[in-house]
Amino acid sequence: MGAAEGAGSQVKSAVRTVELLEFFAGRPGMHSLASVQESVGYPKSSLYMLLRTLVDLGWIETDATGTRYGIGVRALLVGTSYIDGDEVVAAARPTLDRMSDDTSETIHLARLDGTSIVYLATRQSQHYLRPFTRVGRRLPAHSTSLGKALLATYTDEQVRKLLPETLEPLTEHTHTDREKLIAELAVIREQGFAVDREENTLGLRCFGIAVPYRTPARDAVSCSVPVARLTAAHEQMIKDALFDARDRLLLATRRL
Amino acid sequence: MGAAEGAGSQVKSAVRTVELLEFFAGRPGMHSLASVQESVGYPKSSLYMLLRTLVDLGWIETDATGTRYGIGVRALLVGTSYIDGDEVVAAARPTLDRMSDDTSETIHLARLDGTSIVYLATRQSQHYLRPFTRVGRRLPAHSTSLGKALLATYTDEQVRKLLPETLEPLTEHTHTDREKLIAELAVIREQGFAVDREENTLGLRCFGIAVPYRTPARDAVSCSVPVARLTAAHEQMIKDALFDARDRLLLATRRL
DNA sequence: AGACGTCGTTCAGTATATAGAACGACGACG
DNA sequence: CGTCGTCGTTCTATATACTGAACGACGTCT
Repeated sequence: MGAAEGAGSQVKSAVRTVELLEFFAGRPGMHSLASVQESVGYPKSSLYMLLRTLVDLGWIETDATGTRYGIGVRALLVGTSYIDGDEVVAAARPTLDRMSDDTSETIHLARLDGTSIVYLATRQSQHYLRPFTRVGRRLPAHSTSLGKALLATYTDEQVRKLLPETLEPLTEHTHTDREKLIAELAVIREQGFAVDREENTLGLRCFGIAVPYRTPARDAVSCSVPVARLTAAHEQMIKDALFDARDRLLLATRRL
Repeated sequence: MGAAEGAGSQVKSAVRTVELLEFFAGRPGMHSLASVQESVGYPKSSLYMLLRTLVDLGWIETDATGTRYGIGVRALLVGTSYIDGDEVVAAARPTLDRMSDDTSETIHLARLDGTSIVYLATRQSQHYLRPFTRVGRRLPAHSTSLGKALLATYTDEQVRKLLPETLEPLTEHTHTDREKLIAELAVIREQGFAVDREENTLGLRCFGIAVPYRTPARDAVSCSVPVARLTAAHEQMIKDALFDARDRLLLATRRL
C-alpha cells in the first residue's frame, strides 16, 4: 500500500508507531504479540515496548488477559477529525445533499491517495437496499469511477509511474491491463466523466466526475446505481446531476 | 482530556507521535511549526524531525509551502477501522436499524472512554432536520443520556474517582455538581434508563440505556428527540423501544 | 506426568534519536 | 535601505531507545 517513502532520516519509533496502527487497522480483531511480530518484523522486545506505550495511551487496547492487542478508541477520534477539518468536505455538503435529493441514489465524495481512493463523505440512497459504504474506506483507484475520473486528470506518463503494469481484479469486469486503462482515461477526458461498469462490485454501476479545483485533481464525486434499477432516462439525469455538481463544487472551492 | 498515564518506561517518540496526532485532531486546520511547538512544548528540532517523518508517511500533510501542518489522510483509515473491527457494533446493526424504524428518531450507539462518550454508530432521523452527529465524536459523559446510563453502572465511589467535583456545563441545564449527578444516577438505576433534558444541546431531549453485557457497562444506546416533537405517547413508545433494544443487544452480545 | 515448545517479559551493550544552540531566509519596521 | 525579529532548518554531544539473548510461565504433546 506504501505511499511516499525513502526520505532521509526518519524517527524510527514514529514510523513504527503508525505502521503498527495501520497494521491493526488492516486486520481488525485481536492479535497476539507473536503474530504481530511476524507481520511487522520488528524485534519482539522493541515491539513489546511500543505496544505497552500505545496501550497506556489508549490507542491500542488489550483483551482481559492483556496479551492480545487490537486498535483502540483514541484512534477513532483522530481519524474522523480529518473529515471535520477539511474545507472541501465542508464546502461540498450542500452540493452532496442536492445530488442525493435529485438522484435518490448513493453519492460519494472521495480523494485520491496514492493508488487508492478514500471516501470522504457519502449520502446513502434511501432505497430498500442499504449499501455498505463507509467514510474512510479505501478502494483501488483503477476499479472505481471516482478513481478513473481522477486518474484522467493526470498525464499518461504520470499514470504509468503511479500504477503497476497489471492491476488487481476485483470482479470479472475489472480492467487488469494498465495500457487499456490509459486508453479508457482518454475517453473519460473526452466525455468529462468516468463510468465503472461492475468493475468494483457486481451489480453496481457508478458514474464519477473529478472536481478540478487543482491540477491534477484530488477529489471526485460519484453516483452509484444498481444496474437493475438503471434506465436510459435515469442515466441521463444522473449525468446531468454530475456535471451540475462539478460546477457547484468548483464554485464552492474556488478560493481553496 | 488525559486518560491513563504515568506508567513506567514509555517509548518517547511513540507518545509524542500520538500526542501530535491528537493535537492536530483537536485543532483542525493548518498550523505552523512554531505554534505547534508552543502548544505541545517539545523542543523545536525534535518536533521538526517528528513532523517530517509523519509527513513522509502521509499521517500529517503540509500546505503548498511545506511550512504549515495539518492532519493527513492516512489517519482516517485507522480511525474508522476501529468501528469495522468492533464486534459490538457489528452485532448491534440490526437492532439499531429496528430502533430507527420503530421510533423514526435519531439513534446512537456509544462507548465510554474515560469521562467522555464516543459515538460508535448512528441512525439519522429521516425528519426534515439533519442533526449534526458523527461517528467518532466525543461528548462529556455527565451531560448525555448515554454517559449517565453508563455511569449508573459504576458504584458511587468509582464515579467520584472518575469525575471532578464540578462538571463543565454545556447548556444552562447541565448538572455541574458531581454529588447531584450521583443522586441522579441512583434514580437511573431504579428506572433502568437515563434522560438528558437539554443538558447537552438546547431543544434536544435524549433517552439512553446501558447494555450490560459486562460490568460496569461499556456501551449504551440512545434516542434523541427535539422537545418540540415530544408527546407523552411518543415518549412511552421510545422507552419501550429502548428496553426492547437493550434486551436484543444483550442477546446479540452474549458470547462476547 | 514429564518434557518440550511457545509465548510474554526482562536485561545490558550499542546504535540512534534528542535537545540546545547556531545558522540562514524571509518579512517587518524604522 | 538597513536593521531587527521571527521562523524554519541544520549541526553535534549526550541521553535514550533498540536489539538479541536469556528468563520464566503457561499450555501441549507423547
